[in-house]
Amino acid sequence: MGGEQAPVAGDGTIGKACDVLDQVAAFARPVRFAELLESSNFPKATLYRFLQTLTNQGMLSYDPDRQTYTPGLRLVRLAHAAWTQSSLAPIARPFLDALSRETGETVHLAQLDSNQVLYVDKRNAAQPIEMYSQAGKVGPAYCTGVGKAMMAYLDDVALDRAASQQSYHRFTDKTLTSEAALRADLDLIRSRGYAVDDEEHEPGIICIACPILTSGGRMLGAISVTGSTERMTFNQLETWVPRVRRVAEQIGAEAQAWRFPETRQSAETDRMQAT
Amino acid sequence: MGGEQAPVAGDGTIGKACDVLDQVAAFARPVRFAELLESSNFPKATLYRFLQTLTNQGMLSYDPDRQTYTPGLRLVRLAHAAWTQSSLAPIARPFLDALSRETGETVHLAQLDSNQVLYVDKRNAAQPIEMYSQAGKVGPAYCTGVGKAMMAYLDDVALDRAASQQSYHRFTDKTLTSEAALRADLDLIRSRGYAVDDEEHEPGIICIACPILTSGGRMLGAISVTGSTERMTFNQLETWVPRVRRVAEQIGAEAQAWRFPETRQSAETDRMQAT
DNA sequence: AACTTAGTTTCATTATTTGGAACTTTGAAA
DNA sequence: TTTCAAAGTTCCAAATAATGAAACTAAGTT
Repeated sequence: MGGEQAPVAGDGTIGKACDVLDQVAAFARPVRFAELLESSNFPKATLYRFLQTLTNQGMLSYDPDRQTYTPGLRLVRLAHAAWTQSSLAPIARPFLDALSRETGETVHLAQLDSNQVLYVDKRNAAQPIEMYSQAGKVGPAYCTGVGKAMMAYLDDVALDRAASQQSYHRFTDKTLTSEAALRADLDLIRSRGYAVDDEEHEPGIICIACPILTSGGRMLGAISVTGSTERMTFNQLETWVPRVRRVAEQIGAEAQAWRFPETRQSAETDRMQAT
Repeated sequence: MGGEQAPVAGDGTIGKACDVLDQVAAFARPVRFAELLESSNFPKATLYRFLQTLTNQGMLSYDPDRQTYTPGLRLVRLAHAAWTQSSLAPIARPFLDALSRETGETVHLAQLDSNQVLYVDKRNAAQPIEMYSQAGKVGPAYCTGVGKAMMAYLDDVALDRAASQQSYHRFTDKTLTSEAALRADLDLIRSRGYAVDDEEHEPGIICIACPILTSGGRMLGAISVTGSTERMTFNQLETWVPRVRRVAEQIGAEAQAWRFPETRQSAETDRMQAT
């Protein structure tokens, strides 16, 4: 099952349509037809029809005055379902609240999507805004606490693929810029049970992160507590590790209770005889 | 009413794929292949391939242990872009904050999606009352303040379609349950410039709402202030109408200012005509 | 008015989707 | 264990939808 190498752009019409959605989203601003035509490999007419169809479906939004496309509101509706059903956010919410209150620091809940870190919930040190505007942001996996915490607990096949797909861009002089260096850190993470980000992504930003696992060892996501070097040392931040780990375990246990419990004896009760 | 399908039918492969996404989302829980097969009109093999492709694309998430599908996290990523770029939420945020602070009541920002109300942002009341809404959630248009405020300012063609697509389900004994009754209320809304929801959707919940319009009269969305009959009368709530209308106008003006500057040349050189 | 660029439509060709049916796996009953 | 029905997966010829070069229209520029 699922042993293929084609990264993207496969999957026929649907795959192409998803590519177009990504393209539009990547611009992060209203985008004209000509701009999309340039940034994609699709012929004019083909791209045009994709945009028409996706707009018609509400997956894209079109501004007739400006002649620009943006991702459509239907995605917001669908994502609400995704966030509710398929993310850890609803389960983790009370735990994040508590952790944020106790530490007074920024708390993140993340999951892996296409081998990138997808933040699905967040508590700010300053503002307790609970909107999911923050959710949906993506970041690199190889140089963030949550990213490394998650990668460390992938199975071999998934890890190979994930590790090979990282960009290893040097954000700071502490960024791990090779697969070998990353894998060494992942070994360390597994041995001590938590990950650290010591200014590997942003200067002055440090963080500790723990994976969220099922009892069977399947990796579901990660949580982190982030601090700034201006306000605290790494050792101070690490005092929160036991607490974070405990919260991660609690979320994992809750997730297992909610998502994995098999209640399959529902409709099987009355079985009539059919010959 | 059973959640049967009333999809937009056509649009080829992409439209069908979107239908499948909606179907999965509609279950609001992890769903098995056989359940989807039953609730859709697709042949087995066709549905199977759609699910495979969509899962492969991250638009759906598949749990191999339980053999269930849920909407995928890629939607969350895409929706973040949609929410940021194509909703009024980023523009309206400071205004909602102010309105929420001033009134102390629940404030909603909504837009239309497939002739349903899509809530794109929300501020809770100081004393939160029990209510059904959240960003990304959808609700009926014909019996909510924001819904009627928006419908009242649709153009004739769009209104005809929207009005005919409402379910007119009777939620309370005050719900408008016919297109004629709705249209009469819409006329009233247009004449006074704001909509009310007098316990038409939920008993004890009342609300006033104003449309957000461009200077050209295009309807972009609506905002509302909601209260509870236990804590206030309708007349008390209506004292906020001028304030809400003013905020809606401000958001409309901001939206117009924000949507335009994406072509520097025409935005700066074409200053000849005042609006 | 002529020209340039951006966006839209057409249509014969080609590639993809389609779905009935056969096949394999699963899980539970005999 | 063996048997069986249901659930899930694969196959392939026919049907259909996607394709994209080119022609066309609209909008803006010289």
